[in-house]
Amino acid sequence: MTRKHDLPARRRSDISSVLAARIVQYLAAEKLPVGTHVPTQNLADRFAVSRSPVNEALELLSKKGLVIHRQNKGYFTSAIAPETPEHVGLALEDTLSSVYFRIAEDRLSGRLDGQVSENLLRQTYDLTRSQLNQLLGRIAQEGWAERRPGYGWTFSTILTTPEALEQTYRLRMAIEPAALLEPTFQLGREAAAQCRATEQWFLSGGIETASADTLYERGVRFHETLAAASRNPFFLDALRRVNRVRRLLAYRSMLDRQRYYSQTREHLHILDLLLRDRNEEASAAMARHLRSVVKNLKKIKPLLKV
Amino acid sequence: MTRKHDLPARRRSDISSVLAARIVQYLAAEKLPVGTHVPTQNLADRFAVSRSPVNEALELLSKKGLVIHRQNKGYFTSAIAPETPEHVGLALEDTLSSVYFRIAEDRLSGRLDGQVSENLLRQTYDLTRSQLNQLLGRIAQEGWAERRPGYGWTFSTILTTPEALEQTYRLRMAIEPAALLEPTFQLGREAAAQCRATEQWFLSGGIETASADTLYERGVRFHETLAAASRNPFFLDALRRVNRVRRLLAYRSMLDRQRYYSQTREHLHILDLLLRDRNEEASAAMARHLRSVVKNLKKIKPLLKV
DNA sequence: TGTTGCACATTCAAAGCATAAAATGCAACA
DNA sequence: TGTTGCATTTTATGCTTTGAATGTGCAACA
Repeated sequence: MTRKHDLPARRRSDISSVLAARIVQYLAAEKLPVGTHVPTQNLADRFAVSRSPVNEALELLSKKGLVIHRQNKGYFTSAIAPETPEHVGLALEDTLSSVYFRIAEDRLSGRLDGQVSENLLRQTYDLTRSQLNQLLGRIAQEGWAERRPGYGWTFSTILTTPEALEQTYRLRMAIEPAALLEPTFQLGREAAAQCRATEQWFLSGGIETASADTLYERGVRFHETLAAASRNPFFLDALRRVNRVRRLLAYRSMLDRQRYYSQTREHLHILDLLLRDRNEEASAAMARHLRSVVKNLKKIKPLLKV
Repeated sequence: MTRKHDLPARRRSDISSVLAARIVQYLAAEKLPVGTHVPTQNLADRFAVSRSPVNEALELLSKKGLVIHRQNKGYFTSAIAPETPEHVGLALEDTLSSVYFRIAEDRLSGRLDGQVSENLLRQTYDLTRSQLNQLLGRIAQEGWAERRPGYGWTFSTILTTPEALEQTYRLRMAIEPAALLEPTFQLGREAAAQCRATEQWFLSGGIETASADTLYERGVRFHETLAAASRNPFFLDALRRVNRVRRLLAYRSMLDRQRYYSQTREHLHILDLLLRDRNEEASAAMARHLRSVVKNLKKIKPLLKV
């Protein structure tokens, strides 16, 4: 009798746990007084899901004491209000993403062959068929693997080419300054303020204490917020795409934290110019900013070697 | 007894028929003398498949008299050499692509709701599960639909927004002139020659006789060839992506054929400059070219209304 | 020596059932 | 009146079997 038959059917993707993490995030951001009623439908609307998973998520949170349940009255905020979901052991990331990064690492380190069959991948990473399809679809669209005409997949050389990281910046140098000059460009006050707050938090110590992931995310968010403000979805889209691939290439370049100080100051400068509607100057500053990042990358090139 | 049980299992995607079409293309391009031996392994290598589907494809072609089979000797070119696969009833496009375009049309015309379940799509377009997954994956990556957190999918407004077409051009105006200025830019002689030949064929009558699809393809190929010559895969990738969406938006704008004459002349001008290594000027010409295309689009705006 | 032709191995898609997760309707309650 | 709590319906995925399409090794042949 094979092992598979003894196991229960694998659980399908469950949004309630991710939802719980997002609810924690939401409660932390809103800073509601203790004992505030949190209506189920309200949350359901906010996260574009139905009440069922919201209920499950709230039940999970009530077990952890983050909300309090009263029969026939619903859920209420408690005195415990963690700053981040991670503090109470909740992950915002779904399981598939972690496999995605494992595949990327295995490929970068050469543990994974240039040509693989789907069965091999399913066994290696313990995936169901649709999970694998989702993953491969994503990877294929990001351009670092493609299905062969018959069976199997080939990984492209994008990830293993040394100049790939610089090439992502060169595309960004074409896109991002142009985005700021789009006629429809309009940066919302709120988004700008939030960007500025984040940058300032980083300047005042965050750079030293934050995790590499957080540092990367913050950079991405700044640049993608500006691209989104262009109100041209194709700009944002192109940037998002290149950033996802860059993430796979960039993690080794984050060892040197000094350069983040000048980066952050440049970000703030660009924000200032945009808020005063000096988009031409902001665009030029953005071009300079990206150029200087590339220049710094070249300096630390020895670090980038595997 | 339901209908389903009476039907045989649906055939899976079969590369041999598409392969046959590509072989016809290849034979037409090579212009081999009648009676030339066409080794199976040779074709298999060229198209990165095994000998099995190549054999099937050749058998198909031999039934149509395009190649001649001799026992224990293999296949040989015959006197019949059609110019295009379409002339002998072979399609280069797979079945899924046609469904893809049907979905896009149905969405554009409003026949398809903004929110749909997968079951509905499977029934409407008669798709298997993995076919639907493939399609939705593709559509999602192109950004005009996304899966809702729970069940179902929502179509984004990209396709139905009137300014979307212009926005695709605005991204191209950022990307394409920059691509010509990449330090690694190098346009192969052969690719350039082929581009030029195509453009000249269009000038000398092709514009009037070619199908709308062919006209669109030719434009895409010209621009993507130049982007590829930048040797920066991210430029090519970004352009390809925006072009795929543009195809869905553009077909109504192809009613007016007059403007293709100036477009073609501009293409040739850009090629000339690039061949003389005057990339700066070529880049400026490309920017002008794209600007003028947008301007012409605005002129024929009434045509674009649904 | 290189290619064909064929048999056999491998790989993956299709179909259908069972079932978990999410959406929804409705009575009970505050 | 609006919300909760629960039951029911809808939706999509996991698992398995089956078989077709593709890949590959080897003897026969030119």
